[in-house]
Amino acid sequence: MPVAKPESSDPRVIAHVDMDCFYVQVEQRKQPQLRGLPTAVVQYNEWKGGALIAVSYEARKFGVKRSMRGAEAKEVCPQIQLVQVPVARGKADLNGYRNAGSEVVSILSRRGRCERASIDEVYLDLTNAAETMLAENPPQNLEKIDDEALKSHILGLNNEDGSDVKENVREWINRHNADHRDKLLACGILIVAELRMQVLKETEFTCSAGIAHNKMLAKLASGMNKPAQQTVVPSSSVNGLLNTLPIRKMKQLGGKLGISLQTDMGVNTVGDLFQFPEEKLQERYGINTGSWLWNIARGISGEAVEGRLLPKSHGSGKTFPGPRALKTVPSVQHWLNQLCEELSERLCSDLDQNKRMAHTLTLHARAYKSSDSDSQKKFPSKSCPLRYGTGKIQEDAFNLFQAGLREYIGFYGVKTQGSQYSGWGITSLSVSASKIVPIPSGTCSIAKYFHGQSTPHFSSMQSLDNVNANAEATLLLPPGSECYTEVNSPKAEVDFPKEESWIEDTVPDLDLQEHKDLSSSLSKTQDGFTQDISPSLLSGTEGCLEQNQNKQERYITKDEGQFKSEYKERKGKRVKDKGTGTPSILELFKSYNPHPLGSSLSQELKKTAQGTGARLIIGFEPKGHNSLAEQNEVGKEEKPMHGRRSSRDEGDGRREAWSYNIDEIDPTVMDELPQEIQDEIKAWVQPHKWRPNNTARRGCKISHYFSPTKKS
DNA sequence: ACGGTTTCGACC
DNA sequence: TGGTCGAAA
Repeated sequence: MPVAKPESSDPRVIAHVDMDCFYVQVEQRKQPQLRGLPTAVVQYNEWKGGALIAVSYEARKFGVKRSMRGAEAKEVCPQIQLVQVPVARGKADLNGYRNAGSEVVSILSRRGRCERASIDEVYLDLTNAAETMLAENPPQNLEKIDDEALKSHILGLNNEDGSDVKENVREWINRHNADHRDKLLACGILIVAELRMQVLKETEFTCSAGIAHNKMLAKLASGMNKPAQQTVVPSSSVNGLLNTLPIRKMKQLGGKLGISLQTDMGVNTVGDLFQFPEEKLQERYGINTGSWLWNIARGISGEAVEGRLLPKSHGSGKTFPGPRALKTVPSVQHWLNQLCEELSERLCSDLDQNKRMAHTLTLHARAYKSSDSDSQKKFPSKSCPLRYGTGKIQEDAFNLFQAGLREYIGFYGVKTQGSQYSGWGITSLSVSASKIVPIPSGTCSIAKYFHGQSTPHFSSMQSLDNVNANAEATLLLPPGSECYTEVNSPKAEVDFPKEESWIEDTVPDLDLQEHKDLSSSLSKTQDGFTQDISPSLLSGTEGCLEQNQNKQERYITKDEGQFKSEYKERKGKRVKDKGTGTPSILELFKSYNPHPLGSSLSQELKKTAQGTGARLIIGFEPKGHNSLAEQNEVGKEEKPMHGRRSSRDEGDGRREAWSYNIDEIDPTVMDELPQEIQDEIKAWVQPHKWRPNNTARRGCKISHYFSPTKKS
């Protein structure tokens, strides 16, 4: 709910910039022959020509509207050009638009604090720039004002018929007797006009903008004159603007609150709202919302422009409307894999480009249950710590789904056999990654990995001082871990029918694949346990783009003793690059591997990590890793696995992890650590200087919780 | 069958 | 305080 924020008395200059039919513009830039033609971007062409998600202004003249179907658009505008949203992995791929949005943001952020409000909208706080301009080069002295600025719409500026509009604007901007607020806005006009011209020049995109003293008014204004125009809201025109404005047009009042205002309070315009005493509004809507309403009725909004150029989360989702609902676990897993693949890719880009890592994975779904009293029950969202690596994300997301499904279907519907109707359907699925924090680069950086930015499961890793220098590298497994192999893995409590129609059409050789995966997983599993996993771990041959580890190979755990002895066998083996890729500590970070669904590991960590040194703790998947390239070569992609793996292990999050002496880390990997971390490590190993293959580093171990990954 | 995202406040 | 949910854009 909206919360009242007192607006400081110091006037701000806020702009809201809104790209004009952005997706259309992106497509028109790709295909310039579409420029000037009635065009719409459409997604999913199969049903009635797909849904329009962006409509060019040329097409709007024909009455084409967003959320028409492509077919309807053709009816009212037969010559309309329908461009499909790119599709990847069977779903809409918005990356092109995201990236185009980034181009714009990078330009718009030049003159002041910039908040990326959506894929095609930003807020700018231009107060400082405006104040500076006012002090150094006030518009009053300008004899030449850019035409783009002169085309501004200034609310309340009465353009008597016959008067030269641009000349009026020039006068308004140049006014000597204007108050400070208007002078600031005049500077805002010039700055925004220039920014918009830069956007056009550098990206070929047009945008519209609103310029006002707060975000609310700026947003309101940006939509008033489109496309490719800007609108200014001087303080003196606020009341006139708001008085007759339908209440639902206000940001935050487009939904239930706005409806309630209308139906419960008889408020249809902001002017109506203005009449209400603050107390009355608070009575009805609570202190905060009441005050907020009272304020916005007066054009008062203290919301700050957050300096945020990057999204706070990433998500990938898809709907499966009506008859396309997913009715089997394997089909859900198939789509989950697609979504996770996209998510993982975006997380990797974010890591590469922005040096940030997400720490929480969340699964959302919508479902219906046909025959049940509480068929309106919502499918529960579930989240867990996010581990980097496509395969891991897929695995964890699937576990989250299964956990959610069991909760959703409840005690009944436990078991269905064969291809009979399972009684439920998934109508939308999405995975998202949140809690994105920068990977630290300051001093004490490693400690920060544990304390500052890591998710709570790290909280038990109090400090590196507690790590036992003398302890054998210790396998960190919860005591109760069992050894699951594919053949003896416990059946899920909910046994789902074998997939019928849909999945077999889509994934023809699923069964074959399944058996293949099974056999290979067994041998790989063996490999994973008996061969040096560390080389592949540390060699950097795996990366976050790599993925699709077979599901069967996950959650295969061994008991602690087994692990320890196997580790000892391996101990002393040189950690070595396999030669298939460049060692990269960054790749390790990318696969940073927090505990997935529980905290037993971190507790274990606490127990075993006592002493002075640090150690590198590596969670891994005991299996071979096929690089993406390899997989592509084989022409194989991940296949759903028919829900045959254990679901028992969900939730307790057992997982393999290794603690390494620093000696066992491929020293070349060190080179790629951030300098600060290198320095830290060097400090630890004092008095010995860091050198490759240094063996005299007793008691000095890096501590972190990595996982194996592959490098693309 | 208004799609895919993203953010934010409420609530527990 | 964090997870989950719903509203809103």
